[in-house]
Amino acid sequence: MAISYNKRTCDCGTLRAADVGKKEVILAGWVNNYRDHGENLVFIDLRDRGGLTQCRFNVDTDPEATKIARTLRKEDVVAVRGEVISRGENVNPKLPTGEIELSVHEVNILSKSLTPPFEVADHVEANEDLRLKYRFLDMRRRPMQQALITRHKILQSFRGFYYREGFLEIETPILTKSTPEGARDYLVPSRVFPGQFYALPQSPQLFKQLCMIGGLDRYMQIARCFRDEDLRADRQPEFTQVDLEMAFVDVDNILDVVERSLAHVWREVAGVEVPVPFRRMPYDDAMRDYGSDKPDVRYEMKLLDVTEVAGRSEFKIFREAVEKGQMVKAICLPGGAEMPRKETDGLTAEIQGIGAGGLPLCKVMAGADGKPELQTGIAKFFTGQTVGQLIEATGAKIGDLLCFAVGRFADVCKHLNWLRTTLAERRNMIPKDRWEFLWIVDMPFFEWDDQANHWSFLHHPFTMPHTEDLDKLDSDPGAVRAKSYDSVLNGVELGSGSVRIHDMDLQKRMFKLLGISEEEAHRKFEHLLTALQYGAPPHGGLALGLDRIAMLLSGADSIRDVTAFPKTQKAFCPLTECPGEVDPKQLDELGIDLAPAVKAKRAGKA
RNA sequence: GGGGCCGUAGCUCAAUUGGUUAGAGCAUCGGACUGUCGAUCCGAAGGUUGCGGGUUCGAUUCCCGUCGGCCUCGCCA
Repeated sequence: MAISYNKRTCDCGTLRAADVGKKEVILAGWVNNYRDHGENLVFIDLRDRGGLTQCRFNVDTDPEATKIARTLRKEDVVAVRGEVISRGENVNPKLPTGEIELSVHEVNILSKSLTPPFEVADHVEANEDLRLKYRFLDMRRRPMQQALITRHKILQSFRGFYYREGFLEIETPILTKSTPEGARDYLVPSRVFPGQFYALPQSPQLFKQLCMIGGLDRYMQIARCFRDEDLRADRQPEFTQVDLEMAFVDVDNILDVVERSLAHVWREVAGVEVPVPFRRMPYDDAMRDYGSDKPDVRYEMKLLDVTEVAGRSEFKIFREAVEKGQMVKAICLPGGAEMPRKETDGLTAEIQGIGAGGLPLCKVMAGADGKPELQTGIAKFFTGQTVGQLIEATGAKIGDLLCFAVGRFADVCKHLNWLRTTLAERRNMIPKDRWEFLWIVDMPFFEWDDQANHWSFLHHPFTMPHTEDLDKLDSDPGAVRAKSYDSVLNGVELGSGSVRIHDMDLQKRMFKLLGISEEEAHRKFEHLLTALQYGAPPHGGLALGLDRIAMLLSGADSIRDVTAFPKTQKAFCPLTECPGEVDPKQLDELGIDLAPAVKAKRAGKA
C-alpha cells in the first residue's frame, strides 16, 4: 500500500507543538540527514522547500518502516505517513519544527539518489563551477532558495506597483532586429531567409517607444535582454530588466514613479523605509568628487583637486603634467599612515595593472613641533609653504595617507575611483545596512571620439537634449546636457533612462550631428522613424537591472548568486554545456558554413 | 585582448628552502549504539597534485605553454 504522495498534508516546515496528536500526516521530501541508533531507532530529517521535519522510526511500533528507514541515504526522495508527537525533553531550538517530530508508520521510497558531488548542506562550501554544474543540487540549499525567493518577491512587488500605477505589462519580441544599443548582438539565423539573421534584444528600447506612439500610455515589462560582451560579477550575457516607458512625461514624472517603485519594493521585500525623493547629483559633480558616474556615497574620501599646489612642488611628474594642462588629484585615507610599505607597494602594482604610471603618495605625520608634516614617498618634493598648502587643500590630518593621481581628467578619475573603492572595501570603511539611492542627472549628450573624429552619443540616439541647451547643439555640442538619468545605489548602477525625442526634425538634426547618414538611420531605425511621423507623444522611460537589485537585496556579491541558471565568465553554462556544436544538417538548413579557420581549429582539437 | 589570483582525495583545505610512502576534516562504504538532531564510537576505501613540456639526482613546490574558474581594465550607448 503506497502512500499518496500527492496528498501531502503540509510541507516540512509547517508542523508545530499545536499539531501534536494529528494522526494522519503525510510529508514528502528529501532525506537531509539520517541518524541511525541501531536496529531499534532511526531518525530521518526530511527536507522540502518549507523546511525540515525530524521523522522518527521505532522498530517496536513500526518494524517495516524502520527496516526501510535504515536503508535511506542523503538526498533520497521519500513520502512518509505518521503521527505528530511531542519531542518532550528533546526539543531542537534550532528548528522551527523542533518541538515536534513525526512518528512514522509508513515510508515510501520515491527515488534513490547517488552520492552527491558536494554535500547538500548549508554549511558546506563547494566551488562555484561545481555548484553551477549541479545547480539542481545547489538549489536545494537554503541560501540559493532564499535568493530565488527574494528575487520572486521583487518581481511580484514591481508588478503590483506598476499595475496599480496604470502600467500595462506588454511582451515584446525576442527574435527581433538589431537594436541601436552599442553592445554586440546575439544573432539567430533565419531558415526561411537564408543568410539573414534575427538579433536577440539588448533591450526592448524601440518597441517600448512604439508602444507609446501606439497610444498605450504606460508600458512595463520584466524583459529578458541579451548582450554579447565580456562578463563581470554584475553582468551576465542574458539578464532581466524592469523596463518601463510613459507618454506625456518629462524627467520629473519618470524619476518620481521609479523612486516610488523602488521604495515600495524595499518596503515589501526588505521591510526598509527608503525616503523619497532620492538625492539628485549632476554628472559633473559625481565625476569631480568621486571620479565615477556611479558613486558609492555611503562613505566620503572624495577626490580632491590639488593641481595648483602640485604644480608648484618639486615633483617633476606633477609639474610637467600641470604645465601640459593636465591635473593632479588626491584622496586622503584617514588613518592610512599606518599602512606598511608592503601594502603600499602592493597597491602601486595593482593600480599600474589598470594603467596608472604609479602611485605617488605620502604620509601625514606629527613633526618635532607637533605640527603635521609630510613623510615618505613624494614628501621630499614638497618644501616650504607647499607642505602647509597641500595639507590645507586636502584637509589631511596627522595619521592620514595621501594618494595622488596625475594626468588627464578621465585617467585621474579612473585611477582614484579604483583606489577609493578598493581602499574603502579592504579597510571596512563601508557602513552596512545603508541604502544610498541616488539619481545621476544632467549627463552630457555628446562625447568627443578621438578615433572616429566626431561627436558620439553617450546614450542612444533618441535621447532628448535639455530644452535650454538646444541652441548649443551646433555651436558647443560638448556643453549640451541630455534628458537622461542613471539610478545608482551604493555604487551600483541600477538602471538608466531618458526622455526621448518625439520630433522628427530634431531627430534628423541629431543623426546629422552624430555622423549617422540618412541612409544608415533608415536602414537601422526605419520602423521608429516612420512611426515618429504619425503623431508621437512626448515620452520617456527607464530600465532597472533586476539581477542587481536582487543581488543587493540578497546581500550577494554576484548576480550569479541570484540567478537560477547562470553562465560562467566565458558565457559557458556548465550545467547544459552550452554553447555546443550542432548537427551539420542544422547548419545546412540555415545555409551556414563554418569559416575554414574555425573548422581547422576544431579538427585540431578532435 | 591586457593585468591579477587560483587549480592537490567526492567536497573544503594542508604539505618546511625542491627531499622518505602527498596528509587532515567532512562526505562515502562496513560495523556498533533506543533520543539523536552539523549525532557519537571503531574500521576501511579513496590521488595521473587540471593537462603538456622543461630545469633537476629528485618537482605539489621552480620555469614555459595550455585548459578551466574567479576578480578586474578594455568592452558593455
